[in-house]
Amino acid sequence: MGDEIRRNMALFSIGTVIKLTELTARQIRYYEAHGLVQPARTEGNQRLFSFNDVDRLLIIKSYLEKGLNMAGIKEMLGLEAPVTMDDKMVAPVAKGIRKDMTDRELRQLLKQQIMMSKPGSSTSLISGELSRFFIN
DNA sequence: GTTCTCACA
DNA sequence: TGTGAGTA
Repeated sequence: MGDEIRRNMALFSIGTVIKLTELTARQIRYYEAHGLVQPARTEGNQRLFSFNDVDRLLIIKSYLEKGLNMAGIKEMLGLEAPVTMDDKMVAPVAKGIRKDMTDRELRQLLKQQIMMSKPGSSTSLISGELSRFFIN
């Protein structure tokens, strides 16, 4: 339960998410416009991404690298997409990959960011922000 | 300096 | 998707 709070709590700026996911701000905003992620907003209307959003973005990225298009990604995330015959065979596999790989990939990726970040650099902030998720 | 929206190449 | 304009 507490874990769910953390995943929905941590709020990252789009800049942080860019470094974490290696996606461009354009892409991130584009995916948001398509409902792939629903980041919160600050009073200044700036996006605040939760751990779930970053996770979702990484999933999207992995699908993108597998050659899926927006429509395919939307289906994978269960946003739209009436499940077709072909999807019935692919979807379960994709979901299996998501649970096994993504969690590991995300943790590994974030861990890398923390390990590679140097004090004083712009990434040191990320270390401080993310470190707490590994000190549990 | 960073992010936001919108528009155009 | 990228990039520039004009803001907040």
